Amino acid sequence: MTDLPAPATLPIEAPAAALPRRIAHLDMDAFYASVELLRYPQLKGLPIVIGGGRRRLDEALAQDYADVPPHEIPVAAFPRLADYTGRGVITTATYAARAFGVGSAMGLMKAARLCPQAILLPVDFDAYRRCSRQFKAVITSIAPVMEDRGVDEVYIDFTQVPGGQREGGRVLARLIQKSIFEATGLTCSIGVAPNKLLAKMASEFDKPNGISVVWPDDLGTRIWPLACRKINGIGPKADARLQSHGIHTIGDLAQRPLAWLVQHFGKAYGAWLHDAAWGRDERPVVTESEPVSMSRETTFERDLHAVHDRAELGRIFTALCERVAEDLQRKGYVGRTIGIKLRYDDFRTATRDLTLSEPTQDAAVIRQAAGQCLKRVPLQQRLRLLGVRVAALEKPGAAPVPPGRMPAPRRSRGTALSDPHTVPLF
DNA sequence: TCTGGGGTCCTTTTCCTT
DNA sequence: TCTGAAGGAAAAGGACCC
Repeated sequence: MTDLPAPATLPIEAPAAALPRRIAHLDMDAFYASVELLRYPQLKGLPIVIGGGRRRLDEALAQDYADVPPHEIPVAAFPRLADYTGRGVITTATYAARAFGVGSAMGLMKAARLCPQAILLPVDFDAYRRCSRQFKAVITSIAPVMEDRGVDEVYIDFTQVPGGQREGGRVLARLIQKSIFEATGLTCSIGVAPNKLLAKMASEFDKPNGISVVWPDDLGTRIWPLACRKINGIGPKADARLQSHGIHTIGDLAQRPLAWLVQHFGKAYGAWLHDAAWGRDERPVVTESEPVSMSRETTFERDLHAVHDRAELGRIFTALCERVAEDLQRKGYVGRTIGIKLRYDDFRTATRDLTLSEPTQDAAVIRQAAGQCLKRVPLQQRLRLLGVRVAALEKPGAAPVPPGRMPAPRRSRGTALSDPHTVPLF
């Protein structure tokens, strides 16, 4: 507290006008594919699949055409899905590819049978991140209260932005859309509504390159007819449970009494479902947040066995620890909880973690703790994935999380080497 | 022929302390 | 020393999202 003299008079200032909340959700249209098409416009209209595992079919392309501008590389030179062998899934596919039944999350081998002629491009996250930074900079230069929701979408609080109330936000949305297109050549869809929940749904109403404005009065006509699955937060599991009770649309959901929802879905989730169905959502647009955890994981080219492939697994495990440590160091964090994740050949997953007395960003310390975790998990079955995670992050200089009590050094549960199901490893 | 990688948040279970 | 309850923290798993 500084000792400023009390002002002689209160500053004359109109009370903040009680403007209606206008929240926008902006979603870039087919982001990855659109970024690739900026680079390779000659591929426009062709079936393209982005994704893949570790086999880089584009390496030959990069070598043979190193001196050719990307937009002049002949279409025939691009790798085809038919040439791909190995693991991996599709991250995204263009509409021309989807016409063949190919879609996100599909295994590449299956996709290759459906559409062998599709062009396969590797995921170029650096390029998408660069574009992402670019369009977000455009947004914050116009409307500064922006919440990052991933590489291709954001929430924006229009409420206090000059012009943000005109036509319910449509005018400002149009300005942002136009500015992003001029700066990047990319299109986006925007929904503006009284809150994040409705804005998110609204941004899907008119894709691509559309704007939708939703008012509180639109609930019954534009929201209730939609499937429950359209609510951000109702996934496949919750949807199946709702369906089993005959609840298909958001309107069906809104008709169920709060008490009934709480009884069937629990106190927190039940109450949330009720609010969501009635379009209620008070969450603010959050402009800054700290990461909670960092992790690295990898799916092997073939399933590995803890004993037979011990050396290879050991190398991968160490490399993952090193990569997480690098991430922590680069971003300036230390973490106290070290965890592992593994996925068996039957796709079951197991996780173990361990909280240290001191936070770390050191690869060797992480490796040591992760090794302890690994001893607590059954390992006679083949593995397809291994991951390493560091959580309970803090900034090294910052005061440690207020310890109500020092974390008791805990004896590991599950019991290490004495467990008959556990084989010693690494 | 299967099914990526990086996250967040929530619930339940387990363990520890009082 | 045992027993049981209560509450907190850590661990484990799962749902969901991009």
